[in-house]
Amino acid sequence: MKTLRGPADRAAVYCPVLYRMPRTDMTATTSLTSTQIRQQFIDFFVKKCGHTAVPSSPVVPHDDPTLLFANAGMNQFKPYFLGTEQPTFTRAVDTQKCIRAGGKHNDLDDVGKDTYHHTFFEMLGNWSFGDYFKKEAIAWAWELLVDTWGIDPERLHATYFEGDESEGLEPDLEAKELWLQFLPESRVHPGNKKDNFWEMGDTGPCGPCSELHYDRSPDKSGASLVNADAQDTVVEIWNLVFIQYNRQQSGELVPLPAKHVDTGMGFERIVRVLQGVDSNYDTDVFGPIFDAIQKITGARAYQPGADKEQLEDPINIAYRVIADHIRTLTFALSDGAHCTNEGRGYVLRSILRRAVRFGKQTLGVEDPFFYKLVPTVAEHFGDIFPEIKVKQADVEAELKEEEESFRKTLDRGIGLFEDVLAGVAGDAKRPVFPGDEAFKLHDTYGFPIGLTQLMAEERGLTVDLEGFEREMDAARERSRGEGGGADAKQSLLELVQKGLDAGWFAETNFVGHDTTEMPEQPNVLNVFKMQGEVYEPVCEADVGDRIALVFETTPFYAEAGGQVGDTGEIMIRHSTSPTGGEIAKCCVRDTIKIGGVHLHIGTVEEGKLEVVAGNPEVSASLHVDADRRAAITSNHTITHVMNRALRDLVNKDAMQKGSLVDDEKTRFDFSHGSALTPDEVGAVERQVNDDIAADLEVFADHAPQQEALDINGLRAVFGEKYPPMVRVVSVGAPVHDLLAEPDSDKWQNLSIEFCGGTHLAKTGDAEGFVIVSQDAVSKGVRRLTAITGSAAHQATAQAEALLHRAESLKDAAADKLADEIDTITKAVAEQQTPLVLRGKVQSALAVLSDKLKQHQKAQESQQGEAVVELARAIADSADDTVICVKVNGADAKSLRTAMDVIRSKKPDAAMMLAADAGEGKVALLASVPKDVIAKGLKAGDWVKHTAPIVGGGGGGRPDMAQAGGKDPSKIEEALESAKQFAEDKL
RNA sequence: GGGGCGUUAGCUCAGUUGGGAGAGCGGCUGCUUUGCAAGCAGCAGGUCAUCGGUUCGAGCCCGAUACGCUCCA
Repeated sequence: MKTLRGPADRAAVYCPVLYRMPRTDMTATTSLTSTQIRQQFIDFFVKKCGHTAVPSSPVVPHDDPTLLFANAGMNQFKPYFLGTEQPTFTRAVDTQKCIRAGGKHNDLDDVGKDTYHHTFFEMLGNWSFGDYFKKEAIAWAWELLVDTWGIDPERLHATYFEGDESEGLEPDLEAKELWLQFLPESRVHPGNKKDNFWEMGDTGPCGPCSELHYDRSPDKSGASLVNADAQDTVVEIWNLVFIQYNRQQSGELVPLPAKHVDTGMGFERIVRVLQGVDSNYDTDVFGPIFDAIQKITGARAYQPGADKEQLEDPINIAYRVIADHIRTLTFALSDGAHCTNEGRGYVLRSILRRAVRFGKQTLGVEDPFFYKLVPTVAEHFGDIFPEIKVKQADVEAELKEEEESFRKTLDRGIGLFEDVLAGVAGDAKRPVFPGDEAFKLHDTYGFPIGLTQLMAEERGLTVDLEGFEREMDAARERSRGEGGGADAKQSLLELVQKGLDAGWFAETNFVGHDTTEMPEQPNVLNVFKMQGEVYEPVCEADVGDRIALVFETTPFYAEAGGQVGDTGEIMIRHSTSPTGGEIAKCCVRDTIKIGGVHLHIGTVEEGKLEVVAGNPEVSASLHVDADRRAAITSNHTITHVMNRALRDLVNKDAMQKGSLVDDEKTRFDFSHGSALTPDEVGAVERQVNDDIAADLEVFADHAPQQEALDINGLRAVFGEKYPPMVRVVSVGAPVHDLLAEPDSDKWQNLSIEFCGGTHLAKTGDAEGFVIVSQDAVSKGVRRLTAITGSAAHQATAQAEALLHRAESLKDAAADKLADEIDTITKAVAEQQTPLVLRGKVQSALAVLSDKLKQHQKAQESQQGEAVVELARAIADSADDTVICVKVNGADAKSLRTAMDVIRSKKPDAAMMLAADAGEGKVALLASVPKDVIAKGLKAGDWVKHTAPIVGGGGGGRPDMAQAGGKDPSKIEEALESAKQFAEDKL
């Protein structure tokens, strides 16, 4: 058996920072720890022909919204396979963090039931990007398994692709032959498209694959179980994919320019095989987590093994579920995901809830416990994946909060369950909990159906599951949305890919840093036109057509790094056109960039585009909307200056979390635990305005990434991938000075960023700066929105005017206040108001509205007293049976007070009170004592008779009714009629 | 992306043919009593999320928006 030597022997390309686990030379296969196994895999390929060890990409793919989680090792290498990006190495080895939950591959419901399903796992892989192919991949796989790890070759089976006629694909006899060098024919099996043709998704790189299976059967009789999905007996341990096609959206398979190797070995599986245990969960990958669960929950110990008894034991299941799920949550949250109510965040939330449910139901844990497992995961995996140690405290806090909130949801659900039960219990001898109610608990209140069933069983009820499913199907049907939108972008992506491959065009030459105008000149042109939902290449387009144009050279900036794409106009001319000149005018509404190619998106405004791509007789002049660009540029440069000011004055660790720079504003998200105080906002504003006043020169230059990274004070966005040559934008110091003395403290307080955006020549060109709003984007992330230039001055002037207006109202008469306060409040809300001034205006308004309120109260009570006086007088002089009277000075509200007063003096009288409520409105109020109602006079009828006379209507209860009207001049007439109506009834 | 539910006092929430904005806890004042979440009396506190519509009249009905919860993709 070969052994690997110590670290000193590692190949030069090996990057020791990434994998710093100590390695001990192995003596026997069974004594290897999982950490050693992972390390040996990497060392094998690093040592073997110079593979580069690459860190795992984040398990949460922030730049690919179509993918919920990294679910295969190849995710981060996809651009290399497609040829859209060039790797700096042709061979790589890594262990990739993967999550399979939600989406198409959803293993969530299986986790816990068996020995090998996980929502989180590691995928070990070795990679060739247009370098070695089948021969080497197969030979090395064999060497590692058999020679290095000492696996019994008689237990190994290989598979190869048998071909597929419908796709026109031949059997992969090359792979078969290669395997036959190591294995007898009886252990080399053909496999169909499902098992042996690997595709990542509906589109993208793909190809035939060859798998290695390990036969665990005692007598090595597992041949028939290869590809039979009997993972306990014959374990699929390694999948070697030979990537040679790209699957188009049309379904067509297009051969790739270069052939690649993509292998995947499930880490947890190989550990199980090498450690010789019956279950992935019996390895030391999970052991420490089980120990922690036992310690924290006080449950009895986990029972290892793969017998039916151990697999089905509820407590064992709970252990496996919780251990799997804490890994998933810890890794996902460490990579920046959050528990939310949609998309991947929702998947994570469901996983957390599943774990908590097992903890609560099966292990009987009554307080939040899940987060307490994070330290164990961090301790166990933190050396290989340092991010989980960095984020440990945040992850714990979020998990704790989530579990608390879920426990609240459960408590609410239990209450609702009881309510339903109270309505059902007496209904039948064998009571059934209604399916629609169970569904409502699930759908609206998030109360799991499993819990409903459990609680129902405890009370001797059954749940109508069929009804539940019916409702579920109906809901699914309802929520089936229209879709679309993503198709257009996808089609552009494929067109660009195809265009690059076919040489229609290359990466666009962007000249917009220096100019916004490009005069008429020959410029290779391609036209894509929106046909239905997707773009297609065309040679002509008419007025109104939605198009995307590609040029060799352009001044249009394409959306990137938070800066929006340019808009503008494009004129196309054709030297052979009958008029000898302009043939079309296009309006550009947005510019986007795919694989370095700028796409000018817009419509044909005039003329007709008739173009053969690359025709030298065609010329184009491109005009960026320069005013808009100038505003964007100003906002972008000031974003950099503000970023630095935030670090200096608010939080030195503030990290940029995203930004949006357009012509109206800059919106900047950054990590910071709490809201900025008004003082902090003011300080940042002053600092930025000082920098504008200092009129600092802005420098931009390209530099090698490695050198630039050393500059003291440099900000790079975390998680962003940068090319070998980066553009450095520096405010206040020339880039070559920075590179000459990277360590100097002089740069510490400058704004230095990697950025491809457009920038001002001098900060003074921004003219001014104010922060107009602050929000919380998510936990720990704040958002500031700011404006620059004349917009900033205008906003300040307007806000100051409003402040003066508010302050001048200090001594104003109270009756004028209401309208003024309303006007100012609305103005502040509608226009962009500097945050600092907004606070001042609002506090001035608060004082005013307080005063107004006092005044209104006083007025009301004064009016109330007057009405009470009047009512007493009315009562004293009134009739005992029917009172119909107008109460002067009363309104709808005080009329009720009057009624109470009169009724206390004349309890037996039916009464109709009327008032002129102002603004041409009449209020009527009727009250009828019980014994009078018995005689046939109902208050509701009474007002219905009376109200139309004053031009209104009304209604109410027999004892009390209310009405309104619009004609105060008819009040007397109405009361007369009311009296008549009442007396007729009595 | 599409459904369901919610938003009422500082907090937890009631509020049905559309016709008096409420309870409990908390706060304040006073009394009583000296202890354990005390008792009694009183008071303050609300643009019923926002905007629009229907109506004589909207917390309640209709539409839009915002925010939250929740399910599905």
